[in-house]
Amino acid sequence: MNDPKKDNTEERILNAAQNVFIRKGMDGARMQEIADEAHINKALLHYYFRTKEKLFNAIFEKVFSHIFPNLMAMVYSNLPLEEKLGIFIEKYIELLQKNPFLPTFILKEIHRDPEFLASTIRSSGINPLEVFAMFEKEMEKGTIRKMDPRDLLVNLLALCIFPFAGGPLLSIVFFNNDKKAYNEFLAHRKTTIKEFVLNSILL
Amino acid sequence: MNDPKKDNTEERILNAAQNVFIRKGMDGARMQEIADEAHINKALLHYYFRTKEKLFNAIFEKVFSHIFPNLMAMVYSNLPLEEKLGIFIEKYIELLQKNPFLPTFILKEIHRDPEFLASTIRSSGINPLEVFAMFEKEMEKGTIRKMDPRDLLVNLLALCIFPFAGGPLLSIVFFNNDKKAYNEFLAHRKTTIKEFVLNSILL
DNA sequence: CCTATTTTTGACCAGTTGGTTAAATTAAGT
DNA sequence: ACTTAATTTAACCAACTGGTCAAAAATAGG
Repeated sequence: MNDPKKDNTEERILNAAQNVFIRKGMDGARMQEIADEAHINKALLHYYFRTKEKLFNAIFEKVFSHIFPNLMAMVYSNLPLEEKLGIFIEKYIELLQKNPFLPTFILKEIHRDPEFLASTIRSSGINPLEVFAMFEKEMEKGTIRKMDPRDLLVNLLALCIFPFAGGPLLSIVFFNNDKKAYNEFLAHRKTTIKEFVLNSILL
Repeated sequence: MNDPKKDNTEERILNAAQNVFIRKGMDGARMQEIADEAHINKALLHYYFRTKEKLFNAIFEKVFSHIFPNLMAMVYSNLPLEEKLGIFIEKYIELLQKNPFLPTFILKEIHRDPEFLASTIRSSGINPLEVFAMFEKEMEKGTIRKMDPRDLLVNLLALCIFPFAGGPLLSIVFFNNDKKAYNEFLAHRKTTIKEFVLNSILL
């Protein structure tokens, strides 16, 4: 029933495909390159995932599940908002520092197939309405000032994600392409984003 | 989609190339498609711009010059910071609403050729140091609280740009793919971003 | 009008790419 | 051991892609 060899090969393929697709994008990726990186024959790739598009979609769904991590954990925890936000930002920056190409990959492929994107979102289990409800509750409690909760969520995500998506550019402009210095800057944003947001919304 | 005013071939090519490259990216774009959209023979494309890469680079430099507009105008104006920021945000959002694919295009291709990117930046005339100096002056005057000016600039850009880069995604998640509603949300951010930032930094 | 230069074209090419196929190898069940 | 099904491979292919070339139109200059 459970074939360990099959699992192993399939896993190797998925891993190789993820690496190549994230580096090159759908259009730039080559099936041969993925096969090479998985140390298998190219025909075997088509045996497991019939077409490039099917393989790409599998990878996209897998990768996509990581782009809004801990969002729901943030909602359901019992901590005060201040700490909720702090933990979310910290964890998110850490995740992105481990996967710096994640934002660019998603943004790059977001336009390709809107229908598939919509269905991926639907089955991803993210529910922004609960996040909004949580924010609105805090506004009524008077913890934070009143504003459109969608703005607040977008701002939060923007502040975390954008510096990674624009990494190569900002790294050159701000740090003369000194990647290490830029990485430290990003790490330090765990603190500064939190301050920036809380200073803006806390009453 | 196409302005009817191009009498000269080179302009028609540049326009067609810009449309196709922005839609499809470097890897996804096809020289034949660009030729078709410019209503010329494919060989003529190679007559004007010898290779795809040269053509792409020409387009990239052209498009790139629009991504940090009015940044210097903001620095050199004599208005109080509050109004400077307000005008910058307003103009920037307006620009991006007219060119919603600009952020994605830049972010998409930012990783391709770091050396070329660096030289493009160098010759683009943007000088963040002057922006930083301006912010630091305000901090010393006591207008705004003290913080890393790089954080402030990144935050400003993130809040403006990210909602466009992530447009298709956010439009689905927040507005059930109602583009019109999402566009109104973006327009309204001209106000909310300003509030969000000023609430955070003003003393 | 003639000539020289520039612009435009259709046909073509070599290399690449996603995908197929039939045969070989391995694993599984009896 | 034998049969059957799953896995893997090498060789191939048709379509596509960036790029070339020689020749034909335009255009300019005298």
